[in-house]
Amino acid sequence: MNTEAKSVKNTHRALNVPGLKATNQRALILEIIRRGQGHLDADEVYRQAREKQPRLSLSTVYRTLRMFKKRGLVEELHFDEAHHHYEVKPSVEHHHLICLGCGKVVEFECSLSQRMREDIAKEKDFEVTGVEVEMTGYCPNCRQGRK
Amino acid sequence: MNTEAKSVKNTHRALNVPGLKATNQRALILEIIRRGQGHLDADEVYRQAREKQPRLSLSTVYRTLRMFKKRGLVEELHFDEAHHHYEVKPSVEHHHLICLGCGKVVEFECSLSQRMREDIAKEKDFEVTGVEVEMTGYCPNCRQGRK
DNA sequence: CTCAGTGCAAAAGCTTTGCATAATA
DNA sequence: TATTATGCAAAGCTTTTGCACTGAG
Repeated sequence: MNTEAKSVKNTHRALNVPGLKATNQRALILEIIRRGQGHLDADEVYRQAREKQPRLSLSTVYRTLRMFKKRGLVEELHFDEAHHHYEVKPSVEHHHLICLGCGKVVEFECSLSQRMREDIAKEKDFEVTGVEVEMTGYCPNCRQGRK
Repeated sequence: MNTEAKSVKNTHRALNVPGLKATNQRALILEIIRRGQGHLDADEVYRQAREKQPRLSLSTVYRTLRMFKKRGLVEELHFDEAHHHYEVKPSVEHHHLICLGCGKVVEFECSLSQRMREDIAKEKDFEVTGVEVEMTGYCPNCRQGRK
């Protein structure tokens, strides 16, 4: 069995939860989001998925993404656009730096965000459940082009 | 002249830029975003604006918001939703804490974000032009209700 | 066998656009 | 008067939903 098939099988197993059916569609979609290094939106997931399962429908993609999000399998990101992007839930909290020139998304970790979180929770008396930091700017390449 | 009329007149003046027409619609829309303590989306701006100018159209709201954004008069925020929210460009950089219970938006400032920005710019060799921190959680009221 | 999941098509938001009319500079 | 902006209606995109059918457990 090749690596890819193995990976899909593992994914299948990950979805094997009581009260939830592990379908090929779901395994494939989760697999694609996992591999999708960049951050995919629903339509990109759909296009990639159709290469393997040509009959898969866009509504299944949307329904599945919503379900994954609700179950905490994936995270929904809000960039400067009209639609959402998805990534598998990261084990280590990380944030995003987006190049305004080429759209590249770079991830980064930052210990300061934990301190920020504690500070604000105390200051505003909130129970803070999530922190998302998004920076925009220009990558070395695009900075070059702009000069 | 009452306070409100004065404010609208000042707003009018702010829009008086070469190559741009200072219309009543624009002055009103900017005024509403200014007053809108919470963070308004296009439809809320529209509804409030119609109270003063019943013939104003939703497309004017959208066109105006886009123009304001391009000119740097307002900032577009991306919460956990399918549409955008707007606020007048803040003089001091601040961030947002959103209650998942009632949707309330609380602003906060945080000196740590500056350090974070410098750290990441150096680490990733980016020219960073913007930082947005968004936290989600539960306010004192809603935390109560959940127990 | 049963019920959750799927595909398809249709609908529902939010946002943009074309065009004739109105208003500003 | 010469543009630029507006209103209206229509179209565009992303996302959701209804329903009959399929397939996993």
